[in-house]
Amino acid sequence: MTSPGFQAHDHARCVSDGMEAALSYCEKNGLKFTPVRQRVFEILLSEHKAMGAYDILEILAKEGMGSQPPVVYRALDFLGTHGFVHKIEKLNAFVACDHPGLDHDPAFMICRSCTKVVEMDGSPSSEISNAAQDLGFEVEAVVVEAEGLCPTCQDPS
Amino acid sequence: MTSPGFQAHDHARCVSDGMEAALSYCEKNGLKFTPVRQRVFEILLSEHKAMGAYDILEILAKEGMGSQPPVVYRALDFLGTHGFVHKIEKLNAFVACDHPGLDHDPAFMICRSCTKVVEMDGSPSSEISNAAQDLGFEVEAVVVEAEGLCPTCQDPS
DNA sequence: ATCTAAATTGTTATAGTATATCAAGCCTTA
DNA sequence: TAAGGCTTGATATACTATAACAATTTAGAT
Repeated sequence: MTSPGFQAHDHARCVSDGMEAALSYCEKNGLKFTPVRQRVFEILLSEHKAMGAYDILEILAKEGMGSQPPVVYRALDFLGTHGFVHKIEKLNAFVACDHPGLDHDPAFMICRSCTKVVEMDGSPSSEISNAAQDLGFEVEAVVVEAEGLCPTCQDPS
Repeated sequence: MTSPGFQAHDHARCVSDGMEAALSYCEKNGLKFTPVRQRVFEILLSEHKAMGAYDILEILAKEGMGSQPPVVYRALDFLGTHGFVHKIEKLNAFVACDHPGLDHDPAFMICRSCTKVVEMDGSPSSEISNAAQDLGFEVEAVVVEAEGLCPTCQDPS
Protein backbone atom coordinates (compact mmCIF):
# COMPACT_ATOMS: atom_id res chain seq x y z
CA MET A 1 0.00 0.00 0.00
CA THR A 2 1.54 3.27 -1.05
CA SER A 3 0.46 6.60 0.30
CA PRO A 4 -1.59 8.81 -1.97
CA GLY A 5 0.60 11.70 -0.95
CA PHE A 6 -0.95 15.05 -1.70
CA GLN A 7 -2.80 13.83 -4.77
CA ALA A 8 -6.46 13.25 -5.34
CA HIS A 9 -7.49 9.72 -4.57
CA ASP A 10 -10.42 7.53 -3.70
CA HIS A 11 -10.79 8.81 -0.20
CA ALA A 12 -13.78 6.70 0.71
CA ARG A 13 -11.37 3.81 0.60
CA CYS A 14 -9.03 5.46 3.06
CA VAL A 15 -11.88 5.76 5.51
CA SER A 16 -13.35 2.30 5.09
CA ASP A 17 -9.99 0.56 4.97
CA GLY A 18 -8.78 2.43 8.02
CA MET A 19 -11.88 1.70 10.01
CA GLU A 20 -11.86 -1.92 9.03
CA ALA A 21 -8.23 -2.35 9.97
CA ALA A 22 -8.86 -0.78 13.36
CA LEU A 23 -11.95 -2.88 14.00
CA SER A 24 -10.15 -6.09 13.21
CA TYR A 25 -7.11 -5.09 15.22
CA CYS A 26 -9.24 -4.37 18.27
CA GLU A 27 -11.11 -7.62 17.90
CA LYS A 28 -7.90 -9.61 17.63
CA ASN A 29 -6.45 -7.93 20.69
CA GLY A 30 -9.49 -7.79 22.90
CA LEU A 31 -9.63 -4.01 22.88
CA LYS A 32 -12.85 -2.13 23.41
CA PHE A 33 -13.45 -0.02 20.35
CA THR A 34 -16.27 1.93 21.94
CA PRO A 35 -18.58 4.35 20.11
CA VAL A 36 -16.70 7.47 21.16
CA ARG A 37 -13.38 5.96 20.15
CA GLN A 38 -14.77 4.86 16.82
CA ARG A 39 -16.30 8.22 16.14
CA VAL A 40 -13.13 10.13 16.97
CA PHE A 41 -11.16 7.87 14.69
CA GLU A 42 -13.72 8.29 11.94
CA ILE A 43 -13.60 12.07 12.26
CA LEU A 44 -9.83 12.02 11.91
CA LEU A 45 -10.01 9.60 9.00
CA SER A 46 -12.44 11.84 7.17
CA GLU A 47 -9.65 14.09 5.97
CA HIS A 48 -5.90 13.89 5.75
CA LYS A 49 -5.60 16.90 7.96
CA ALA A 50 -4.46 17.54 11.46
CA MET A 51 -7.29 18.40 13.81
CA GLY A 52 -7.09 19.92 17.25
CA ALA A 53 -8.66 18.05 20.14
CA TYR A 54 -11.17 20.83 20.63
CA ASP A 55 -12.23 20.76 16.98
CA ILE A 56 -13.00 17.09 17.38
CA LEU A 57 -14.76 17.74 20.65
CA GLU A 58 -17.00 20.28 18.99
CA ILE A 59 -18.19 17.68 16.52
CA LEU A 60 -18.72 15.11 19.24
CA ALA A 61 -20.69 17.61 21.27
CA LYS A 62 -23.03 18.37 18.38
CA GLU A 63 -23.72 14.68 18.12
CA GLY A 64 -24.35 14.31 21.82
CA MET A 65 -21.33 12.13 22.46
CA GLY A 66 -19.75 14.06 25.27
CA SER A 67 -18.89 17.67 25.62
CA GLN A 68 -15.98 17.78 28.02
CA PRO A 69 -12.28 17.70 27.08
CA PRO A 70 -11.46 14.46 28.87
CA VAL A 71 -13.82 12.62 26.55
CA VAL A 72 -11.82 13.42 23.48
CA TYR A 73 -8.42 13.28 25.15
CA ARG A 74 -9.15 9.82 26.48
CA ALA A 75 -10.25 8.62 23.09
CA LEU A 76 -7.15 10.14 21.49
CA ASP A 77 -5.00 8.50 24.12
CA PHE A 78 -6.49 5.11 23.34
CA LEU A 79 -6.16 5.64 19.60
CA GLY A 80 -2.60 6.87 19.96
CA THR A 81 -1.54 4.04 22.22
CA HIS A 82 -2.66 1.50 19.67
CA GLY A 83 -1.23 3.33 16.70
CA PHE A 84 -4.48 4.44 15.09
CA VAL A 85 -3.67 8.13 15.28
CA HIS A 86 -0.54 10.21 15.65
CA LYS A 87 0.02 13.52 17.30
CA ILE A 88 1.62 16.29 15.29
CA GLU A 89 3.67 18.00 17.95
CA LYS A 90 4.32 21.08 15.93
CA LEU A 91 0.60 21.77 15.66
CA ASN A 92 -0.70 20.26 18.87
CA ALA A 93 -3.05 18.34 16.65
CA PHE A 94 -3.85 14.82 15.59
CA VAL A 95 -4.07 12.78 12.38
CA ALA A 96 -5.35 9.33 11.55
CA CYS A 97 -2.65 6.82 10.81
CA ASP A 98 -2.22 5.35 7.36
CA HIS A 99 -2.00 1.80 8.64
CA PRO A 100 -3.46 1.25 12.07
CA GLY A 101 -2.05 -1.39 14.30
CA LEU A 102 1.57 -1.15 13.23
CA ASP A 103 4.02 0.11 15.76
CA HIS A 104 6.16 2.66 14.02
CA ASP A 105 7.82 6.05 14.31
CA PRO A 106 6.40 7.89 11.37
CA ALA A 107 7.59 11.08 9.74
CA PHE A 108 5.22 13.73 8.48
CA MET A 109 5.01 16.36 5.82
CA ILE A 110 2.70 19.14 6.93
CA CYS A 111 1.42 21.81 4.60
CA ARG A 112 1.35 25.06 6.51
CA SER A 113 -1.22 26.50 4.15
CA CYS A 114 -3.93 23.83 3.88
CA THR A 115 -2.85 21.77 6.93
CA LYS A 116 -2.89 18.55 4.95
CA VAL A 117 -0.60 15.95 6.42
CA VAL A 118 1.12 13.09 4.68
CA GLU A 119 2.71 10.28 6.61
CA MET A 120 6.00 8.91 5.38
CA ASP A 121 7.15 5.61 6.59
CA GLY A 122 10.42 3.94 6.84
CA SER A 123 12.42 4.61 9.93
CA PRO A 124 13.63 8.15 10.01
CA SER A 125 17.30 8.36 9.27
CA SER A 126 20.09 6.24 10.50
CA GLU A 127 21.86 9.47 11.33
CA ILE A 128 19.88 9.77 14.50
CA SER A 129 20.50 6.24 15.64
CA ASN A 130 24.17 6.60 14.84
CA ALA A 131 24.53 9.82 16.76
CA ALA A 132 22.54 8.35 19.62
CA GLN A 133 24.72 5.26 19.73
CA ASP A 134 27.83 7.42 19.83
CA LEU A 135 26.52 9.23 22.89
CA GLY A 136 25.09 6.17 24.59
CA PHE A 137 21.59 7.57 24.28
CA GLU A 138 18.77 5.05 24.15
CA VAL A 139 16.13 6.23 21.70
CA GLU A 140 12.56 5.32 22.54
CA ALA A 141 10.55 7.53 20.22
CA VAL A 142 11.34 9.89 17.40
CA VAL A 143 9.37 12.86 16.17
CA VAL A 144 10.01 13.92 12.59
CA GLU A 145 7.89 16.67 11.15
CA ALA A 146 8.64 18.59 7.98
CA GLU A 147 6.62 21.74 7.52
CA GLY A 148 6.28 23.48 4.18
CA LEU A 149 4.05 23.79 1.18
CA CYS A 150 2.27 21.01 -0.65
CA PRO A 151 2.20 21.06 -4.47
CA THR A 152 -1.27 22.56 -4.60
CA CYS A 153 -0.49 25.41 -2.23
CA GLN A 154 2.81 26.18 -3.94
CA ASP A 155 1.11 27.24 -7.10
CA PRO A 156 -2.40 28.52 -6.52
CA SER A 157 -3.56 28.34 -10.12
CA MET B 1 33.48 22.63 18.36
CA THR B 2 32.02 19.26 19.22
CA SER B 3 29.11 18.89 21.54
CA PRO B 4 29.83 17.59 25.01
CA GLY B 5 26.84 15.28 24.63
CA PHE B 6 25.59 13.97 27.91
CA GLN B 7 28.99 13.97 29.55
CA ALA B 8 30.39 16.15 32.25
CA HIS B 9 32.15 19.15 30.87
CA ASP B 10 33.35 22.62 31.71
CA HIS B 11 29.93 24.15 31.70
CA ALA B 12 31.05 27.63 32.61
CA ARG B 13 32.56 27.70 29.15
CA CYS B 14 29.25 26.81 27.53
CA VAL B 15 27.66 29.78 29.22
CA SER B 16 30.40 32.30 28.56
CA ASP B 17 31.01 31.15 25.00
CA GLY B 18 27.31 31.17 24.21
CA MET B 19 26.78 34.59 25.67
CA GLU B 20 29.80 35.98 23.93
CA ALA B 21 28.75 34.58 20.58
CA ALA B 22 25.29 36.08 20.97
CA LEU B 23 26.64 39.44 22.02
CA SER B 24 28.96 39.66 19.08
CA TYR B 25 26.29 38.45 16.67
CA CYS B 26 23.89 41.10 17.87
CA GLU B 27 26.52 43.79 17.65
CA LYS B 28 27.44 42.80 14.11
CA ASN B 29 23.83 42.80 13.03
CA GLY B 30 22.56 45.82 14.86
CA LEU B 31 20.24 43.81 17.09
CA LYS B 32 19.20 45.00 20.50
CA PHE B 33 20.29 42.43 23.00
CA THR B 34 18.34 43.97 25.85
CA PRO B 35 18.59 42.98 29.52
CA VAL B 36 15.50 40.78 29.46
CA ARG B 37 16.67 39.00 26.33
CA GLN B 38 20.14 38.51 27.76
CA ARG B 39 18.79 37.22 31.01
CA VAL B 40 16.42 34.75 29.34
CA PHE B 41 19.25 33.47 27.19
CA GLU B 42 21.50 33.20 30.22
CA ILE B 43 18.87 31.26 32.12
CA LEU B 44 18.54 28.80 29.25
CA LEU B 45 22.29 28.55 28.89
CA SER B 46 22.70 27.75 32.54
CA GLU B 47 21.74 24.14 31.97
CA HIS B 48 21.43 21.86 29.00
CA LYS B 49 17.82 21.33 29.80
CA ALA B 50 14.55 22.29 28.26
CA MET B 51 12.69 24.90 30.27
CA GLY B 52 9.09 25.96 29.96
CA ALA B 53 8.32 29.61 29.32
CA TYR B 54 6.62 29.89 32.68
CA ASP B 55 9.61 28.43 34.51
CA ILE B 56 11.73 31.15 32.98
CA LEU B 57 9.13 33.74 33.76
CA GLU B 58 9.15 32.74 37.40
CA ILE B 59 12.88 33.43 37.60
CA LEU B 60 12.51 36.75 35.81
CA ALA B 61 9.72 37.74 38.14
CA LYS B 62 11.83 37.05 41.23
CA GLU B 63 14.46 39.32 39.80
CA GLY B 64 11.99 42.05 39.03
CA MET B 65 12.37 41.81 35.28
CA GLY B 66 8.77 41.41 34.30
CA SER B 67 6.09 39.15 35.54
CA GLN B 68 3.70 38.73 32.62
CA PRO B 69 3.83 36.00 29.96
CA PRO B 70 4.38 38.32 27.00
CA VAL B 71 7.68 39.40 28.49
CA VAL B 72 9.19 35.96 28.27
CA TYR B 73 7.46 34.96 25.06
CA ARG B 74 8.72 38.05 23.32
CA ALA B 75 12.23 37.41 24.49
CA LEU B 76 11.99 33.79 23.36
CA ASP B 77 10.68 34.91 20.02
CA PHE B 78 13.64 37.21 19.53
CA LEU B 79 16.09 34.55 20.63
CA GLY B 80 14.46 31.95 18.42
CA THR B 81 14.34 34.17 15.37
CA HIS B 82 18.05 34.74 15.58
CA GLY B 83 18.93 31.16 16.32
CA PHE B 84 19.98 31.57 19.94
CA VAL B 85 17.39 29.19 21.29
CA HIS B 86 15.28 26.37 19.91
CA LYS B 87 11.85 25.18 20.85
CA ILE B 88 11.40 21.54 21.75
CA GLU B 89 7.96 20.87 20.32
CA LYS B 90 7.50 17.63 22.13
CA LEU B 91 7.88 19.38 25.47
CA ASN B 92 6.59 22.84 24.69
CA ALA B 93 9.86 24.03 26.11
CA PHE B 94 13.01 25.81 25.09
CA VAL B 95 16.76 25.20 25.05
CA ALA B 96 19.75 27.38 24.36
CA CYS B 97 21.43 26.70 21.07
CA ASP B 98 24.93 25.26 20.90
CA HIS B 99 26.10 27.80 18.37
CA PRO B 100 24.07 30.97 18.23
CA GLY B 101 23.79 32.84 15.01
CA LEU B 102 23.83 29.91 12.63
CA ASP B 103 20.71 29.18 10.71
CA HIS B 104 20.06 25.49 10.94
CA ASP B 105 17.45 22.79 11.47
CA PRO B 106 18.80 20.95 14.43
CA ALA B 107 17.89 17.54 15.76
CA PHE B 108 17.60 16.82 19.47
CA MET B 109 18.05 13.98 21.89
CA ILE B 110 15.88 14.48 24.91
CA CYS B 111 16.22 12.46 28.09
CA ARG B 112 12.74 11.82 29.42
CA SER B 113 14.08 11.24 32.89
CA CYS B 114 16.37 14.19 33.57
CA THR B 115 15.14 16.41 30.70
CA LYS B 116 18.65 17.06 29.48
CA VAL B 117 18.76 17.94 25.82
CA VAL B 118 21.59 17.48 23.37
CA GLU B 119 21.59 19.16 20.01
CA MET B 120 22.84 17.19 17.04
CA ASP B 121 23.79 18.99 13.94
CA GLY B 122 24.09 18.04 10.38
CA SER B 123 20.96 18.27 8.33
CA PRO B 124 18.48 15.65 9.36
CA SER B 125 18.35 12.86 6.87
CA SER B 126 18.24 13.04 3.14
CA GLU B 127 15.34 10.60 3.33
CA ILE B 128 13.00 13.41 4.13
CA SER B 129 14.15 15.61 1.32
CA ASN B 130 13.95 12.69 -1.07
CA ALA B 131 10.45 11.76 -0.06
CA ALA B 132 9.45 15.41 -0.21
CA GLN B 133 10.87 15.82 -3.67
CA ASP B 134 8.97 12.76 -4.86
CA LEU B 135 5.72 14.28 -3.69
CA GLY B 136 6.49 17.79 -4.83
CA PHE B 137 6.47 19.02 -1.26
CA GLU B 138 8.57 22.08 -0.48
CA VAL B 139 10.18 21.70 2.92
CA GLU B 140 10.68 24.88 4.92
CA ALA B 141 11.46 23.61 8.39
CA VAL B 142 12.08 20.26 9.95
CA VAL B 143 11.54 19.13 13.51
CA VAL B 144 13.53 16.14 14.66
CA GLU B 145 13.31 15.10 18.29
CA ALA B 146 14.42 11.79 19.69
CA GLU B 147 13.16 11.02 23.16
CA GLY B 148 14.71 8.37 25.33
CA LEU B 149 17.17 7.84 28.13
CA CYS B 150 20.59 9.39 28.48
CA PRO B 151 23.49 7.22 29.65
CA THR B 152 23.23 8.44 33.23
CA CYS B 153 19.54 7.76 33.55
CA GLN B 154 19.82 4.34 31.92
CA ASP B 155 21.87 2.97 34.72
CA PRO B 156 21.21 4.76 37.96
CA SER B 157 24.27 3.49 39.79
C1' DA C 1 19.38 69.68 20.91
C1' DT C 2 14.93 68.19 19.54
C1' DC C 3 11.68 65.92 16.97
C1' DT C 4 9.98 61.84 15.01
C1' DA C 5 9.48 57.12 13.90
C1' DA C 6 10.31 52.62 15.23
C1' DA C 7 11.22 49.16 18.41
C1' DT C 8 10.72 47.50 23.03
C1' DT C 9 8.41 46.85 27.32
C1' DG C 10 4.36 47.02 30.59
C1' DT C 11 -0.19 45.50 31.46
C1' DT C 12 -4.65 43.51 31.06
C1' DA C 13 -7.33 40.26 29.21
C1' DT C 14 -8.31 36.14 26.94
C1' DA C 15 -7.62 32.11 23.88
C1' DG C 16 -6.08 27.49 23.33
C1' DT C 17 -4.30 22.94 25.02
C1' DA C 18 -4.31 19.35 28.50
C1' DT C 19 -4.90 16.82 32.87
C1' DA C 20 -6.28 15.63 37.85
C1' DT C 21 -9.91 13.86 40.43
C1' DC C 22 -13.77 11.53 41.90
C1' DA C 23 -18.35 9.67 41.10
C1' DA C 24 -21.22 6.68 38.33
C1' DG C 25 -22.04 3.13 35.02
C1' DC C 26 -20.83 -1.13 32.45
C1' DC C 27 -19.00 -5.37 31.45
C1' DT C 28 -16.54 -9.46 32.48
C1' DT C 29 -15.73 -13.53 34.94
C1' DA C 30 -15.47 -16.30 38.46
C1' DT D 1 -24.56 -12.21 41.52
C1' DA D 2 -20.88 -10.14 43.59
C1' DA D 3 -16.26 -8.18 42.82
C1' DG D 4 -12.96 -5.97 40.22
C1' DG D 5 -11.53 -3.51 36.40
C1' DC D 6 -12.27 -0.59 32.63
C1' DT D 7 -14.89 3.23 30.65
C1' DT D 8 -17.52 7.39 30.86
C1' DG D 9 -19.48 11.65 33.06
C1' DA D 10 -18.59 15.88 35.15
C1' DT D 11 -16.23 19.55 37.61
C1' DA D 12 -12.43 21.98 38.29
C1' DT D 13 -8.07 23.53 37.29
C1' DA D 14 -3.37 23.68 35.32
C1' DC D 15 -0.46 24.80 31.66
C1' DT D 16 0.82 27.15 27.23
C1' DA D 17 0.42 31.11 24.27
C1' DT D 18 -1.23 35.40 22.06
C1' DA D 19 -4.11 39.76 21.15
C1' DA D 20 -4.35 44.46 21.98
C1' DC D 21 -3.13 48.84 23.48
C1' DA D 22 -0.68 52.14 26.35
C1' DA D 23 3.76 53.77 27.99
C1' DT D 24 8.50 54.09 27.40
C1' DT D 25 12.92 53.94 25.37
C1' DT D 26 16.06 54.23 21.44
C1' DA D 27 18.13 55.67 17.14
C1' DG D 28 18.37 58.56 13.50
C1' DA D 29 17.32 62.90 10.99
C1' DT D 30 17.13 67.56 10.91
